[in-house]
Amino acid sequence: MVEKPQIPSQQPASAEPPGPPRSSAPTSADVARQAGVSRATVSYVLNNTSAVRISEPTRRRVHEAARELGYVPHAAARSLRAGHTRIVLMPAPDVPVGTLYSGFLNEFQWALSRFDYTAVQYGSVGVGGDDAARAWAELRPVAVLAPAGMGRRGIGILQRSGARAVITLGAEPVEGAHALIADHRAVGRVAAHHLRERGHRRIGVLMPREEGLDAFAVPRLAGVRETGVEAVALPVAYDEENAAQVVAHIRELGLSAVFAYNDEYAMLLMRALQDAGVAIPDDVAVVGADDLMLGRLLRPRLTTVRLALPSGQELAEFVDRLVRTPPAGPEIRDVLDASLVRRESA
Amino acid sequence: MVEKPQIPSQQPASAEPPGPPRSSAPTSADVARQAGVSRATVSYVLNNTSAVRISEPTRRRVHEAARELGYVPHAAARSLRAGHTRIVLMPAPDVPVGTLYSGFLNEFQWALSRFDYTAVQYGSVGVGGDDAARAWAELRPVAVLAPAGMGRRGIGILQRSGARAVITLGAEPVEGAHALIADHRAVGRVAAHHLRERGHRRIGVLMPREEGLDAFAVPRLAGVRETGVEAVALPVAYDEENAAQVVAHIRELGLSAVFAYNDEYAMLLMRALQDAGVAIPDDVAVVGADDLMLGRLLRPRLTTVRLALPSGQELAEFVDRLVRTPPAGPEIRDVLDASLVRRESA
DNA sequence: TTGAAAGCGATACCAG
DNA sequence: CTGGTATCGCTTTCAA
Repeated sequence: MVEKPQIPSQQPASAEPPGPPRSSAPTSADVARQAGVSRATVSYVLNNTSAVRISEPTRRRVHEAARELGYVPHAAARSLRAGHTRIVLMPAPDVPVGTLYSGFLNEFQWALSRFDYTAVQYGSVGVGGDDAARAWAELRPVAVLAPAGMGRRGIGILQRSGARAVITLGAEPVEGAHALIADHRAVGRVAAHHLRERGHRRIGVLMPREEGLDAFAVPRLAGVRETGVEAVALPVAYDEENAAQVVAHIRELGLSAVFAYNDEYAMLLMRALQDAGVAIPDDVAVVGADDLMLGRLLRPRLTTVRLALPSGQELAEFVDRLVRTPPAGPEIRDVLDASLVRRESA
Repeated sequence: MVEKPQIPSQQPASAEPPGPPRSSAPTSADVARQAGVSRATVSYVLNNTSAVRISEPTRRRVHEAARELGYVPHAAARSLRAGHTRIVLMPAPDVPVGTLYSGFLNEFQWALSRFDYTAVQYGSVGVGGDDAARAWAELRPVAVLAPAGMGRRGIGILQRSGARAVITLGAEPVEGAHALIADHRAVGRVAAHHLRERGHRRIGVLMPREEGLDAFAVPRLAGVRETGVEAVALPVAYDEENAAQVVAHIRELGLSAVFAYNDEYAMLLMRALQDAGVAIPDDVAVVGADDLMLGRLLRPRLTTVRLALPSGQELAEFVDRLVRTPPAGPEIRDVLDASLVRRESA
């Protein structure tokens, strides 16, 4: 690289006029200069440090200068110095997600911000397992909601990187981490229990072929089986043609009831059943899940399983407690509440 | 600092035995010590610095040590030194979002990671305007997808904080920033244009009362009006009772067609119309939007407006170009493509 | 080929 | 009450 001959003595006297225009953001040093104080003082004033008393006029000058320059503290520098961040990392959902979960996420983020945490959703797409864990660990989050797929190794990486709370989110706990259990077997159990009471002993269970839905569909099927009813898995794609085939299959097998995975698949199935002249619920009973509005609009009205998550506020408190006073052992919490909404279709 | 008398030869043979247990994460210095090299060498090896050649045995020792210690670089330190980050910040959606947008987000994040950016969704809930902008700026993102609500001031803050590309996402451009225009008027226009062709001159437009949906509903209504058809705004809540009232209103007004905001509201409306004995499309025609699967399941099948966004890949390239070679002026891009899907309901 | 050391920006000691 | 200054972990000249 060519040495550019510098003429150092020719610096203009005024604060920041011509010359190379400010390319990057102003630092606390700039604010200090502008206010005529030291960097330390700037820090004290801007952080309201109570251990030290700064005179009112000085405070004003500092605030003034900060405002004028448009000073914004540098998060990286701050957390480097502090030795920790207030970042709570969570996976951005990688499958289309219902209003239940996305509503919950928003509420949770908002609640975290009340506790002065910075909620960051990190894309989990495209990197798997330990690599993802390492990428996440680089941000040195104080807490992590780890996706289901992250194994013990990944958990360990996160913990060793300084995360005070690593919380897995999935069907079952991972050793060494706290766990929020969303046990979808409960969904199948509730649906099947109802059908069983109504006299059905052998039922079909829709299994969406859609990518990423197995994670929920398989446990729901298992839940159905736990109740003792005989369950026939019926793979189905979300289109009418395939639904018609499934209906044919249902008739061949002589099934008297179907648990449809969720309300949308229930709607698909009901349409196909009705188009085939099958009466609901008399010939075939149908149960959905999620309690979407559309279930109330179907005819017959859809019997469904309503799911509920804890409030974002509750979970934010949970995270905060884990961070502030880490318990001796892992804490396990069941979070998915399933209850039957009985209408007309079953 | 007190000089600690080191007895270099007495290092225990095993990796990391007694002494004060590692409380926090290992640093590159730890790796260097373990490998018996300098921190600089560690950096060279781990970053594959091409400007400098390191012997193969040394490389191996460094990698080994890093693996053993579970070393993960500290993102904050790295970007502090580098003077910039690779963070692309975008707002986490604050309203329940359809599969269209959430699918797009995932694709986009994945595509960004192919370009070696770190996509971070930042919760936008609970902080407004300039405060949000400041909070975002603390992370020193290299690019920002700014939510619609962020004004010129916020944009400026972000830019001065060093963001190389600030891209607004909304109905109209904000001065000084690049813009991705999602002009929802086009949706209303497409729907109304079709209805107009079919002879309707005066139509109802459903306006969801749901929080946060105005942002889309209002422009869609405006789009309808642009086509010259007379539009009557019909506020509606998402429940059957209210829908029935809206139907009564529709009959009083003698409207022959309704643009239902989206497919879900269209379904609600159709149910209410049919319950009231109104024939679709003969008495009242209905057009939805979003082209959800459920539209195909309704009877009559729902005529709707399909929306399309550019691919995540495309947009990631756009962002990358803006970051690498910032153009002289702002770039404006229309991203929302609306087209009619003609079925039976209108 | 490797090491020593400067510095990125903010904070918290300890003197003055 | 305010100002120097060491420090966090990492990269990158510059010297050896």
